[in-house]
Amino acid sequence: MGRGRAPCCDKTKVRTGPWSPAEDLRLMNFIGKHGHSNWRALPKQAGLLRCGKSCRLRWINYLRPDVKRGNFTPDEENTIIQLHNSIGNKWSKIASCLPGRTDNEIKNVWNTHLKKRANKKTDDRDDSITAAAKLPPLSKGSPSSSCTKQPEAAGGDDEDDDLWHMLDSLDPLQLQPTKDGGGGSDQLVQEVEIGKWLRILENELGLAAHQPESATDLGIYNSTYLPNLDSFTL
DNA sequence: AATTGAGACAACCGCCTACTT
DNA sequence: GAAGTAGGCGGTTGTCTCAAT
Repeated sequence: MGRGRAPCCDKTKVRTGPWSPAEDLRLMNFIGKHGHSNWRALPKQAGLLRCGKSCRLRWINYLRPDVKRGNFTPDEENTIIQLHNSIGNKWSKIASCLPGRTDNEIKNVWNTHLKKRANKKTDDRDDSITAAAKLPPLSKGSPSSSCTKQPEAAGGDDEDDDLWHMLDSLDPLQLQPTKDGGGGSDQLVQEVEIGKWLRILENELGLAAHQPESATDLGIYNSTYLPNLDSFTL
């Protein structure tokens, strides 16, 4: 097919670059309340100066409650390598076999270090054994069929614009989880960082007192992701 | 302490496909 | 069936961090 490509949005009227905490929270709140049936209309309805595609990407790759952060386990890495050997750069297919991982994240991990590792293995491997031959056969059905869709997050109240502006002024780089970092407890560290970040947002929005409701509704305070939140002070 | 290069990752771009009109 | 629209996907880029020098 391939029609003439229509611009997805007016680039002069949308924000680009890193997302601020306020934008994140606004997007989460909106999707929690209304879902995301129409990405193109979503930014306007949510009061975001973002392209619909950008919102979708942000939600899928970062804000979705079921997104797993932190380092890939050896098992996950092996799965990626095996699947890549079998189906190539089908990142969304590979992601569908790794619950909580996004295609973008897998693509990044592959391009940064798994590719090198895979190449090295291939070099070392006996010629008579191909990578594909070692793989269990993939089912013909869509890999995504084995994946569970997370329920949409819900809840949250509209906030005063002043608060959003105030949050917009926060430096996202200071609030984002530490990158990479190294060390065996990276995942825990990142979870903790996310928890701190959310606590900042709550405090700024005056939601802290209502955390039980907002936490449940947003689905992002799942203890899996935010352990021992109460032990942190800001 | 300052510089620099590589690694890591979030975000953007552009194409393709599916769905709707 | 053709044209238009929206979502999804993969490739690429920009920028930040950190280790090495």
